[in-house]
Amino acid sequence: MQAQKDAVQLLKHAGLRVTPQREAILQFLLDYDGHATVDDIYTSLQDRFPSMSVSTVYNTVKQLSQVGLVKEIGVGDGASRFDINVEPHHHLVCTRCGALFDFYLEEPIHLSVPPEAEGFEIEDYHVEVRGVCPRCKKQQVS
Amino acid sequence: MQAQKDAVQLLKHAGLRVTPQREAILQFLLDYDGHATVDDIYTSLQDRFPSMSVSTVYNTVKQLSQVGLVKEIGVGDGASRFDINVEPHHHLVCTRCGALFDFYLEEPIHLSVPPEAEGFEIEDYHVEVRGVCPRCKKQQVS
DNA sequence: GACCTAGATGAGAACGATTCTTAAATAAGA
DNA sequence: TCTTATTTAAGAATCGTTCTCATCTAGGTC
Repeated sequence: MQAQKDAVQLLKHAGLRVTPQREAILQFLLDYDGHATVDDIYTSLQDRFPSMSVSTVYNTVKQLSQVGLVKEIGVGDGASRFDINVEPHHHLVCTRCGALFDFYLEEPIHLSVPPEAEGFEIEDYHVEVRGVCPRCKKQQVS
Repeated sequence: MQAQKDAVQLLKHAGLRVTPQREAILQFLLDYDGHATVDDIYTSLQDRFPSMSVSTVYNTVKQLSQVGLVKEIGVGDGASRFDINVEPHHHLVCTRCGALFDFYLEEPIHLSVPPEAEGFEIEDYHVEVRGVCPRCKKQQVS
C-alpha cells in the first residue's frame, strides 16, 4: 500500500498520467534490486497484465527516463537497462556474464576537451569499467 | 603504395590472412578521419567491391579488433563504431547530432569497487561524456 | 607452378532490440 | 457525465548484427 502510493505520487508529481500499467512498471523498478531490461519488466508483469504490450513498456520507461524518475543505462551491445538510482553513478560490467554493479567515483574526472570540440557543453558522463566479476573469476579454471 | 603496404604488413604481423577485402577495410580505417561504422565502410567500398557482403565487413572488423588493430566503441544505442586509435582514450558524444570526439583523461580515474563486487578484475574502462557539441550549440536558437 | 586445405567470402535468412502505426480504450479535467 | 487528449495493444516495420552454408581462395607444400 505504502509503496504503491509512492509510485502513484511519483507519477503525479512528474506530471504523467497515472495508468495501471505505468504504476506497475514504476513500482516494479522501485522494488527491483538491480538493473532491469524491458524484457525483465515485461515478463515479470505478464501475470498481472497479460495483455500489456512491449510497446507500452518501452513507452513508459522512455517517459520515466525523460522526467528523470529512472535512468537508462546502455552498456555493451545488449538490451538497455533501467535504473531507479538516478544519482550520478557508474558501472562495472562483467565481460563474461554481463553482470552489472554500481560504483561511485571518489572524485570527479578531469578532462581536457580537445581543440576540435572547443565549447562542448558537458551534460553528464558515465564510466563503464569492463572486467571479470568475482563469480566468473572463481569459475574459470586457470 | 606506401599506405597500401602498411595495411598488408599490419595484417601479416597480426597473423591474419591477407585478402583484398581485409586490406581495403583496414586501409579505409587507416585513412578515415573519425569513427567509422560498418555501414560507412561498406558503402564506401561498394565501388571497389560491389559484391562484398556486410557480413564480410562485420567479420573483418571483429577480427581486426580481436588482434588489437582497431578498437570497437559502442556509444549510445546506434551502430558500433571502429577506431584506428587503439590507445586508451575516451569520447565526447553529442546528444543532438551524435558527433563523436576523442579526449584523454588528465589522470586515471579512482574508483572504489563496491563490496558486492569485491575482487572484480578490471580490464579497462571507457568514459562517455554526453553533451552538446559546439556546432549544435551554435544552431540552437536559445 | 599445381595442389590441398583451413579459412574467408557472399547472399540472404534469422535474430533481438526497438520503433512505428493505427484503431480502440481510458484518464482526468470541464 | 461528457469530452478530448493520451495511452494502450497488437503487430508490422526497422535497424544493427549474427548465422548458415555453399563456394571460393590464400598461402603453405610438393
